[in-house]
Amino acid sequence: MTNISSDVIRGYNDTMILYLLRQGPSYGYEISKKIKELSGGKYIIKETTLYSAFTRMESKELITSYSGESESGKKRTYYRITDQGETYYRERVDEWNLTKDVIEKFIAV
Amino acid sequence: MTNISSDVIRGYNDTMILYLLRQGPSYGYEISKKIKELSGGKYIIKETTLYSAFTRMESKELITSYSGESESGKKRTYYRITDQGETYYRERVDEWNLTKDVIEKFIAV
DNA sequence: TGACATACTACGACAAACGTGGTATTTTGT
DNA sequence: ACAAAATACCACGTTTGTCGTAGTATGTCA
Repeated sequence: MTNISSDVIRGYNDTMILYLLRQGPSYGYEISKKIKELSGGKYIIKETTLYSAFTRMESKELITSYSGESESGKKRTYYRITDQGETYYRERVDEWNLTKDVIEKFIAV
Repeated sequence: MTNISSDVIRGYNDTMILYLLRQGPSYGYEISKKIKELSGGKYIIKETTLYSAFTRMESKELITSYSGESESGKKRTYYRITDQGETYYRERVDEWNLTKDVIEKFIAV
């Protein structure tokens, strides 16, 4: 089976994470599980990719972080989307629609 | 207007070039014009990106090159797709269909 | 004559994603 | 009771595609 290479989905990791954070604050491990589930197991984000995306997006103020705890008391870092992140997400959605149309012109029938 | 960023189309430059080479041998300048035309001006590949893609694909044996001349006698390097390039192109098409489905799950309605 | 199109190349920089390896706690299976 | 797996995260250095800048050289047209 053909797999999804990182070069192809590159540029959409941030969008996928923001999509999930729009549903409420979350943390690394949960996000990675959700990406796997929602993609039907077709895409599994690498941990390093995920955490470096968090750092990058926080420095761009697309998300903010705060410390929390799981039910059992384990520490977690939660992330929440900002207004700027919302705006950025919508721009990526618009861009996706453009990009999709362009790429499809180069996909043979 | 939202523009297409390179990070988003990244990973599809090779596919676009191969799509055009499937229609017959071509060269840098022509390929870049055709990408611009086919995309309706929405995507303009940078020269350096294009020529480095040629080098990369030739080393991977997805394409081969030969010297030719324009009507006016100017030298040109033509590129032709190989059988391996054909196979690679079809794999990218399959991958695109998968990727498209995955990304759309993260695009809010 | 000088701008513009054609046709390409060299060189270094950058940023996203990756590979590897590590820490530490909690839950589950036998 | 003990091991294995799952949870939760981080540091560090590398790779790769794309890009910015700059340069060479010829042809065309006003």
